[in-house]
Parts: sequence; C-alpha cells; structure tokens
Amino acid sequence: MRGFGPGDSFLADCPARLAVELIADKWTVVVLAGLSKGPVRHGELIELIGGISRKVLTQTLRRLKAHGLVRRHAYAEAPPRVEYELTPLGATLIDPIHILTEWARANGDAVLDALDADSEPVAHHG
Amino acid sequence: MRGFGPGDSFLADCPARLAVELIADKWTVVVLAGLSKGPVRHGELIELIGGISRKVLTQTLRRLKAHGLVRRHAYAEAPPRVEYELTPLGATLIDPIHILTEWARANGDAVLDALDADSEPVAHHG
DNA sequence: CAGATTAGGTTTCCGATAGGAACCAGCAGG
DNA sequence: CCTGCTGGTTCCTATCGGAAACCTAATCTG
Repeated sequence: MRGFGPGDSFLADCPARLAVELIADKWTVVVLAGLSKGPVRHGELIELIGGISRKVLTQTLRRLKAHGLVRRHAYAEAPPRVEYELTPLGATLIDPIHILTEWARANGDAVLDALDADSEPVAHHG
Repeated sequence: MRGFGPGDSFLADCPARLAVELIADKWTVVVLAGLSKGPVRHGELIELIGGISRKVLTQTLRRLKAHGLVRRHAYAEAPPRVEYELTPLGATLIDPIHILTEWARANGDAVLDALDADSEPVAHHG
C-alpha cells in the first residue's frame, strides 16, 4: 500500500482537487476512453458508449472542452457532422484512465462478488 | 496516444463498466485517497477531505463497503468510535488512483487556464 | 440527578442534476 | 412540400448532494 504521504493530501483546496472532481464524473471517464482512438462523431459516441443520453453526452463534451481536454470540430455540411477529439492535454489523461480501466477489467468480478455477498446477509447458519 | 484498441472498448456491458461507474463518483476517489494511509475515523475523514457532508460521506463509505473496497469497524465505546480501512481489494485501487491524482497535480493549472480562456471568449482583438 | 459535550448517523428540506422523450434547425432527395 | 439524417435543446420527473437539526449513548461538570 503506497499511500499518499503527509503533504500529499490534495484533500484541501489545491487545483488537483478540482481536476479530480472534473474527471470523477459518471460519464467522463467513459467518454474520454471513447475518444482515445481519435476523432469520433457525436452519434458514434452515443452508440459506442451505450446508455448515455444525447443531452448528457453533449454536456460532458462541453465541460471537457471548457477544461481544455477536448476539441470540437463542426463541419459545415449537410447533414451536419461534428467530431470531437482529445487535445494534447486531454491525451495525457489516456494513460491514467487506461490504468484505471485495466483495474476495473481485472477486478470487476471481485466487486460483483462482494456486492453479491453483501446483499445476502441472510445468515442461514444451519 | 495509446488508445484502448478495438477489443478494448469496455463501453458495453462488461463488469469493468460497472466498476468504473462505481469509482467515477464525485467523492469516491477522494475518500479512497483519504483511506490510503490506513484506518481512519469518520470525523477524521470529514476534516481531512473538507467539503463533504456527513450524509454523503456515510453513503459513500457504505457503497464502498458493499462493493468490498472498504471495511467498517465500530468499537463499542463511548463516545462511539468507527474506523474505516481499505480491504485488500480496495488497496489495489490506490496505485491507479495515485496515478490519477498525480496527473491532477501536474495538470490542474493547465485545466484552470483552459477554463479561464474558455470563459472569456471576448475577442478584443484590437 | 440535570445539563453540556462528543461522535456517528439519520432525517428533513431545498436546489441542482441526470435521464427519457419529444421537439428544433438545416439541408438533400423524391 | 414532405421526409430523413444529425446534432442539439427543451420539458418533466426522479434522484442526489448539501446544510442543518435531531437522535443515541456515555462521559464529564456541577
């Protein structure tokens, strides 16, 4: 267990705290993962992610754009085409997110098992 | 840019998706970081984190407990004392989270700058 | 014994947010 | 003119987060 050390708290008012709260959103990690392979269209993300509504996807992308992690490129075509891609800053988040999702892939079942064990506290100890 | 590869999407219905949504909560990452150094009391977390309400902290800890990442230990004393600590499974999350917070520490200012530049689109280009 | 204090947790109220579905904008094709 | 495609927004509702008060239980003060 590495821990964060005494001066490492980041639990107060430093910008790191803000950055963590920025990406620790229900959809942000998934959206960034969806953008990790290159420019993707709005509709592609909708289908790729699965479960996110257009409204929330738009909001998430706008927030990421405002924070400099995502760039929006709207083509003046018909039907309209809008592509989103990671900025260089956003690209630096891919490795951390990749590590996180690797953890999730490796431990997702363990989490489900724990959830299972917890939801049946019916001690039939006989 | 590494990306996640074609079969790496995790964007569908795999357990990894659930695990990501579990930890991609506004407070979960901060709480886990607060637990990374060892057993901590409820009130200690409140002060350590700063900004979280008791209700939400309790909810977050309960959820983490249900998912097998945190263990709760209530001492039958007065005044009551309750300590929370990471389970072995929860401890495996510290490294990924550490990497994430390191990113936040390194790039927090860049994010703030982008936020700044975005919120003043007043092009006084003269 | 009555009252204040400590510590964890719950309840109540309120504002913010997510989710779903429908609707809007702009243009190509019939 | 109507339909369809695509991105985005609006409306309504359910849920969640935050603040503050209240609850329990024991210890200290008087």
